[in-house]
Amino acid sequence: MKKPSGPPETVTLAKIARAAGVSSSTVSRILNGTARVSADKQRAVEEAVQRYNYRPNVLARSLASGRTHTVGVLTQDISSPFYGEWLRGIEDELAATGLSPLFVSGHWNAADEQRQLEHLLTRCVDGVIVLHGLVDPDYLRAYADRVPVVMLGRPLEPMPRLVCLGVDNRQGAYDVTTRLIELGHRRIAHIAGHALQPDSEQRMIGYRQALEDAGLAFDETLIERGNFEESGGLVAMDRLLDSGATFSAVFAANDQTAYGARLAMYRRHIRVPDDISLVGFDDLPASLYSTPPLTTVRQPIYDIGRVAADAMTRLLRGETVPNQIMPVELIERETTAKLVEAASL
Amino acid sequence: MKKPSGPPETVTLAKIARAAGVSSSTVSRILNGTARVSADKQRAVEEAVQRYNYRPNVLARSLASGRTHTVGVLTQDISSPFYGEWLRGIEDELAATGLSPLFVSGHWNAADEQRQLEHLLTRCVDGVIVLHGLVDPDYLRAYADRVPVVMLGRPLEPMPRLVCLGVDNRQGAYDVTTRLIELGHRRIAHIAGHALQPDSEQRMIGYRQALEDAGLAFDETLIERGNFEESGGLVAMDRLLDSGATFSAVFAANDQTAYGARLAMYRRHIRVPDDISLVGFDDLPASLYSTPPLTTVRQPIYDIGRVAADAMTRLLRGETVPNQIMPVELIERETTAKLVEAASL
DNA sequence: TTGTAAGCGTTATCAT
DNA sequence: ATGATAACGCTTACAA
Repeated sequence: MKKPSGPPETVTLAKIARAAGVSSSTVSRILNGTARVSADKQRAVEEAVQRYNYRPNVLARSLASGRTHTVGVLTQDISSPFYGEWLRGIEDELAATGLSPLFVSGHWNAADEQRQLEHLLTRCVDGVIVLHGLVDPDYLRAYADRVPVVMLGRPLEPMPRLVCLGVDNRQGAYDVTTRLIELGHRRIAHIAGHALQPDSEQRMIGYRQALEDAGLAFDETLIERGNFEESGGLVAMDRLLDSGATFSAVFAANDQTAYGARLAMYRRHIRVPDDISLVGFDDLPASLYSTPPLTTVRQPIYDIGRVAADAMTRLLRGETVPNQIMPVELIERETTAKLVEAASL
Repeated sequence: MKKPSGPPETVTLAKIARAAGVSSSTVSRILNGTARVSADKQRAVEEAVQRYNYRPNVLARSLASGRTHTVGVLTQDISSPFYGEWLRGIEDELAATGLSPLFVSGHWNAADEQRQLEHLLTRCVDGVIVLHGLVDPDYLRAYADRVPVVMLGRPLEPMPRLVCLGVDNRQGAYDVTTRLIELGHRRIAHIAGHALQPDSEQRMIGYRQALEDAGLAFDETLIERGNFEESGGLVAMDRLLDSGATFSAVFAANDQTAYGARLAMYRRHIRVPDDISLVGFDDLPASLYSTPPLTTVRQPIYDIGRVAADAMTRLLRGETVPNQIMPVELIERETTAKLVEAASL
């Protein structure tokens, strides 16, 4: 491995060309494989590149070629365990294609998101992958007119260079709720996510559908709203418990919400799953290590990231990419148990 | 002939200049506040900028000025809860200074790290913040010769434009171990992190020092090595439990390791803290919601990120920035309890 | 195959 | 104060 040379003098294409006794276009061609070049010149150039430890200036390259080989990625929270998985998938797949990600955060704030999207444009990214968010759909459509967009977790009206990827939230919620019913639970509480958030809404719909199909009544008093984070799960669970409502199972809108709910129960010495069953949604890596390990609906977060990055590379190649809904899978671990009548609250 | 839905024509400085009836230098001056310009021209330019929705091209700007206002950030894992906090701190502080982060991952792999570091150079970043890592110190020193570097969590020999930030790992480990001893524990196991990792080594030293100061013998059989992740904690704890060694408390080298150890105990119906006390290190956000909430050593991860970004902006202003060791704080939550003789294994 | 030269969109150095 | 004009480092017709 070579080390960066001490002197800060910049080595340019021209310098390499001079050193190798060829023109700069020839060097450029060799570096980019743009055209065939005679073997001796090729060797001479490679030798000079080595000797001077030459590194092409990406800025200049991009300015001249009009392409940056960079894909903007608008996440919401750079430290979130959920978005982190998406980012990792995107990063890995992009790396395999020779593209570089440029990560920015929108903080679940439409204005921030829009500002970041503009920023990405000024950075001349070749395309943008958007993870959730609240930014105006019309703005996004106009945006997709300037640069290809892959949208994760948010269904948008189809457009030529705008592809949407997601999972079947409704089905996942339906499956896990149905499973709870199979275990004998009749009164199942639900801690929802943000109102207006599509994932949250779809999961609620799946939950209600499962109840209905089982001939169970939907009970408004069994619904609380969280914020997709632990804090919201904790508070919502407390409210549920304080309300005096009767239930033997809880469906949390996502795993983080479930963690919070779990703590609320721990505080009151309510055993999981002996007293109350608990399920989440997402299957975050941490859910494997929660106490007890969480029963949840697995969505292939990392893989979706990879698919998103792959969709982007296709878009950049000019291909047409269809929208895609990926399947989810019920993962039964240890927070669910058969209802024991006596244990019901 | 113009395509109705073709790519939007690019608005350039020159176009704005023409529209405003001034030279492009004047526009540039107004945009950058580089010099004073008459009010009427100022207004004319601003109007044109508005009308054409002009956005300066960062690439061209950087190429011409030699500065990108971009700071490379080499993390290890984009989805790690620990690094995530660092990144968030860096992102927030950088945003406040008008700098943009460029995140890349090294995956705890010296070769990857070096490749990414080279990549950052190629992207002409103004400076680089490195989070941990295994890359050769000599390489880093040479690197810091080309561009200012802020290193997090890894002590390096001082250099003019290389500043190292960290926490007092030894002290934190000492404090938490001492607290365990105060609670009556005499046989305290330790699940270490990676060998050769400075954090891991320092924490081990603090642990040993605490034992020694309390007149307790260091017992090799009470030491296992994890990998700073849940998986390693689980395996290490299993080995500890299988070894037949006697102990009533466990000091895990970091919180993630503690989560894994926690699961190992849950599987064997060992109660925490009733049967065995457990402590971690870091105080990840998730530790507040683990079951039970984890006693740990808090290091201000997010704040360190901010300090790192601040150090970088100072470096970029040409200031001299001293190395800094930040204090840690013992956070007693619910995984620690007084030793009850009968409960000792 | 190879070289020449005209950009790419800004900033910066000169004069004026 | 303002405007030419030369960089910045590279790609890419267009020639040869």
